[in-house]
Amino acid sequence: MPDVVFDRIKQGKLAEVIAAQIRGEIRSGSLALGDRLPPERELIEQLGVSRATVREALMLLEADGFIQVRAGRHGGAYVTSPKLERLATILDVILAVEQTTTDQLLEARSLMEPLAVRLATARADESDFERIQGSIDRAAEHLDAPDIVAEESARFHVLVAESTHNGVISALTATTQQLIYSRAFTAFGTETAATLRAHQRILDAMRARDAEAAVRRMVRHVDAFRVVLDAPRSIELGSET
Amino acid sequence: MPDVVFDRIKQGKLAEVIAAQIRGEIRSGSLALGDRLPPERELIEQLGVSRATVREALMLLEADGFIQVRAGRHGGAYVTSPKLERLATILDVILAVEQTTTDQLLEARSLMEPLAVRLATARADESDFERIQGSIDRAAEHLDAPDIVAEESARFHVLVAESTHNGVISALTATTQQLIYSRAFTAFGTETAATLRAHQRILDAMRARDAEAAVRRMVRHVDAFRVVLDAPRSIELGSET
DNA sequence: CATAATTTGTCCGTATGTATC
DNA sequence: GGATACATACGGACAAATTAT
Repeated sequence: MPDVVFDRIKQGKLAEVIAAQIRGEIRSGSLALGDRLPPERELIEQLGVSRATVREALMLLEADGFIQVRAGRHGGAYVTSPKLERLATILDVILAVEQTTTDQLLEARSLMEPLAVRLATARADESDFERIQGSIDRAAEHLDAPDIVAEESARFHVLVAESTHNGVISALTATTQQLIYSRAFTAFGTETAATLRAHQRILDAMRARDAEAAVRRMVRHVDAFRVVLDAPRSIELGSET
Repeated sequence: MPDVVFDRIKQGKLAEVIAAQIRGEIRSGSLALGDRLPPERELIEQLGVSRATVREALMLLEADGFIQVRAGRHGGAYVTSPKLERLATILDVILAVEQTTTDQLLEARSLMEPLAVRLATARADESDFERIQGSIDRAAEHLDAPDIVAEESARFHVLVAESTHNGVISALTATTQQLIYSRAFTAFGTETAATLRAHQRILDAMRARDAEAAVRRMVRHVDAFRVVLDAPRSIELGSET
C-alpha cells in the first residue's frame, strides 16, 4: 500500500471548512468589524479552491450575518456585526419542530426576567435608565399605533436585560422576547395602557435601587401577560419562602 | 412565448430565494421529515437555474439543518430536523465580537441553572432521573478519560434542563453549556471527582423532590466552577431573604 | 451624464469522488 | 469488482451591479 497520506482527510465539505476558517478569524478578532475580505479571485489563489467553493463559503457566512457581500466597484465581502435575529430565526424553527408551545416561551421568560431585573437594578447606570425611559415615553406618545407600542414594549425587556451589562443574558433575553412577540403579536394590544404602567413602575423601582420591588413587579407583569394569552400562571417557581 | 412569468423579479440573491422557497415547503409540511428532494439536475430544470445556484441554496439549508445531503447511489438531499448546535456557533461569534467574557457566560449560567433545577425537581419523571444517573455513571466509569468526563459533565446540565420539559429552557441551557465547555475545556479536569460528587448530590435532591436543597447545591456547584476559573463569585443575586 | 473599471452574480461544461447495487 | 447514480469540485465565460472618473 501507499506510505502515509496524512493530509487528505476531508473533514466535511470544503466550503464549510473555509467558512469555519473565516468565521474563526472574525471570532478571534483578526478580522475586525468593517474590514473587507479579499475579492473572490484572490481568495481563490490564497485558499487554492475554485470560485464556486469560495462563493458557497461566503454565502454561508452572509446567511449568518457575519459578512455582507455587495457587488460593484468597491464591492466585496465586508465584516459586519452579526444580527441577533438570526438566533431567533433558528430557535424558532427548532422549537417548531419540537412542538414547543408559546406557553413554554412565556414560562422561560417568567423564569429569566425577574433575575435579569434584579441584576439590572444593581448594575444599571444613568444612561441605561434614560434609554428605558425613552422607550416607555415613545410608546406612550404613540398609543394609537399598536405596532409601535408593541415594538417598544418588547424593547423594554431587551433594554432591561442589556442593563445587566451581561452580553449573554441580553442576547438570550432578546431572542426569547423576539419569539414571544412574533407569536403573540395579535394577542397583544388589548392591555397597552396597563403594560406601559407596569413598565414604568418597574423602571421606578430600578431607579430607586429597590431590587425586591423591581422583581416583584416584574413577576406580576410577565404573569399578567400569560393570563392574557390564556396560559397557565406561573406556579411552583416562586423563590419566596 | 410565455404568458406571465411571475417569478423573475430578482429579490436578492437567487440562491437565497430558492432556499426560502424550499424552506417554506418544509415548514408547510409539503416536505416531511425524511423525504428526499429531487436530485440537483431535476431541481435545475424545475427551477430554471444553474447547478451552482442550486448547490448554494442546498448548502444554506444544510447549514441550518433543514436537509442533509449525502453522496452516492441513493444520495441526495433528505429533509431532517435542524440542529441545536447552530445556535451555539452563531452565539459564539456574536459574543466574541461584542467582547463578552467567559465570566459573563458563567454568570448567565449561575442565574439560569438554579431556576432550571427547581422546575426540574417538580417535573422530572423516572426516565429523566435514569438518564441523568446514566450520565453520571458513565463519567464515573471513565475517570481516566478527561474528555469523556467533561462531555458527560456538560451533558448533566443539559439533561437537568431537559427535565424541566420546557423546550426553550433546555435549548438555551444547552447552548450556554456548550459555549462554556468549549471555552473552559482546558481549565476543566482539575476537579473531576468533586464535580461528579456535586452532580450526584443534586440528582439525589431532585429524586427526593427537595427543590430547595437541589437549588442550594446547584448554586454552590456552579459558583465553585467560577472559582476554578478565577472568576468573581456570584453575589447580589441571592433571592433568599 | 456617460463611460470605464472593478467586483459580484449566474451559467455552462467537465472531471472526480463516493456510495450503492 | 464493475456499473450506476449521485454529489463535489474545478475552470472558463458572460451578465449585472456599483462607483469612480
